[in-house]
Amino acid sequence: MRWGVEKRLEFIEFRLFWEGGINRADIVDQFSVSVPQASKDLTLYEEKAPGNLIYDKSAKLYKAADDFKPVFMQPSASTYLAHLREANGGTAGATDVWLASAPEHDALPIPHRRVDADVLRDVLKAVRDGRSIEVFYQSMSAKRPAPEWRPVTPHALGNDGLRWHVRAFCHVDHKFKDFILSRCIKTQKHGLPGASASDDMLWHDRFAVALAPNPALSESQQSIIAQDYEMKNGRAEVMVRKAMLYYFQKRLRLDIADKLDNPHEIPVVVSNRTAFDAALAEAMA
Amino acid sequence: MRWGVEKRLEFIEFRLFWEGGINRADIVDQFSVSVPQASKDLTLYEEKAPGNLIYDKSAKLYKAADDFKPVFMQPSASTYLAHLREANGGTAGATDVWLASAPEHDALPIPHRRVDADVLRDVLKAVRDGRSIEVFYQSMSAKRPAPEWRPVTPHALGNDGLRWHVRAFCHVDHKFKDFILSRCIKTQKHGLPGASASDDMLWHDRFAVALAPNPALSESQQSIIAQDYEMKNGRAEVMVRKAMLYYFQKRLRLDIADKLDNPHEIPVVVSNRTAFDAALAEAMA
DNA sequence: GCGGATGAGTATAGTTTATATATCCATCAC
DNA sequence: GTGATGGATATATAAACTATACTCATCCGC
Repeated sequence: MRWGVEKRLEFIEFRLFWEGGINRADIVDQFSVSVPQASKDLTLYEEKAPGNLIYDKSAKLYKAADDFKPVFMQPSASTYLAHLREANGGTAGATDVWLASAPEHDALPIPHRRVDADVLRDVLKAVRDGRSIEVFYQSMSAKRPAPEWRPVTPHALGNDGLRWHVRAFCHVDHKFKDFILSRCIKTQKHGLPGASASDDMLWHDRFAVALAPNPALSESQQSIIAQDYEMKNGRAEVMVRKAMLYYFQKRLRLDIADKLDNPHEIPVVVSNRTAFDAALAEAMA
Repeated sequence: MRWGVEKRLEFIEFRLFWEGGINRADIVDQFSVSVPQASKDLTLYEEKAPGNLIYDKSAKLYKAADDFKPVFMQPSASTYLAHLREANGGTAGATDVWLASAPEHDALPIPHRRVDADVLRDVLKAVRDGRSIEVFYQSMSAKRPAPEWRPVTPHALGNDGLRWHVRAFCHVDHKFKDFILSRCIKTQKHGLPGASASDDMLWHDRFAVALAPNPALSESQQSIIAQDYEMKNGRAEVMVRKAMLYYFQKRLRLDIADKLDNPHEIPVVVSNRTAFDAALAEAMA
């Protein structure tokens, strides 16, 4: 079967599962095929997935059968939710939006500056070629109040939950650091690398954060959390790059959860705090 | 031009722009077309976007010309970064991954429970039909240590930056609340709605959060932040649903930024604090 | 109850797209 | 040089798709 046909059958199935129904016009709109072709696709779908499709003459809609069994996709909530974000204008164009009757929805607005496409493209090129690049970077440190040209050797991209940064060797400070992509204003000339990616130990080394149910919760709540996170003996381990530990703590509010938040908002706390703080101190040095 | 052809040309352009090059095998692998067809696609691309394509016989690779001008897509950093997340296994299957030579990359691991596809599907159906549904919900409040069946009338989905919840009228507490999707264990029978979506004032009403540069930053840094956020008179406004205000404060650490964080990590602070706290108190009541 | 609108199914003829197979060409590694 | 790799092209054939036309069933408004 050709790629386009397969995609259309997948689309039919997606709509049947998540939105409960589909009709010819949906296929015509999504893929710009002719009306007869959309009919054929539906017939073909019925052939490949017998019994999934029921035409409701009154609603003028194909509906999913009660014993609907997907064959062209694995239904996954996170896939649907990704489409929902897309529909909301989240990532704008990465995927075709497959939703028609999406529910009202909204995501937390995260105010930030856009990443410049040409800057990102140039940084990626430097990573691929293993070369250095100069970025005009707006640091937020008190020492550097104005943007400055900085030669760096980038080797990876990281996402801290709110924004993307590039992990790079800084030729000025002579160490590996994170540079927020949106603060890279422009780039210029590539050059020789300042260090090898394999030397960035804080990026490659991971620390095993031990998470335990928040002790401020009731016993029964704690045992539920333990189940949720598939804990063994009341502990779950999450491997986090040492270079990401700081963000991990901040984003999940692990640093202040016990002091400032209501226990029911913070299901888990760090249970190997001493080792965690030591690893964090190492990463921040 | 047919949809499939258009997609392939878009793919060619995507690879040219973001990865600097493409060859026939890439097209064959991505779309399962024959080798001659991939050749034709490249010829067609050259026809539609003259001058963009340069064949490097030595590298055996089509490369983007220096004066490359995209015609089948708008290059956007967030689109590329969304593909990168996808490649990382983030949303698993929402999009086809279009990256071949992706840089090393990683996102902050967010430990959480999966959302059950059948639960989400059932909730969506209730939203579409404007009916109520019973969810077996694990609350984290001290009053409800064990999961309980709760009739709710859901009307929207929200994302707080870490997870998705469903906004619904709770038939037990007789008010609109957020229910974390991953804590909905199972669902049963639909019924009559308990309230209309339009009655959820905290969802529909938005509060204008006024953001100002963090005063702890130097003057020059503050003026850069003001530019970044396109502030007028040193203020930017972000409209946030009242139902989302609490998450907004927590995720962006606006509640404790001035006390606990280094100023350079928090570029902006809330400048209409009194009104903000009042709106938050209203939302939490 | 009777048009009219809407959405679906199907048939025909013709076009476009793609495949399979084969041949040729240029570059590079050894 | 020789073989391997990746690309271009030609031919015949098959599949996919379009345009157009006609038919059927259901619902809505009057």
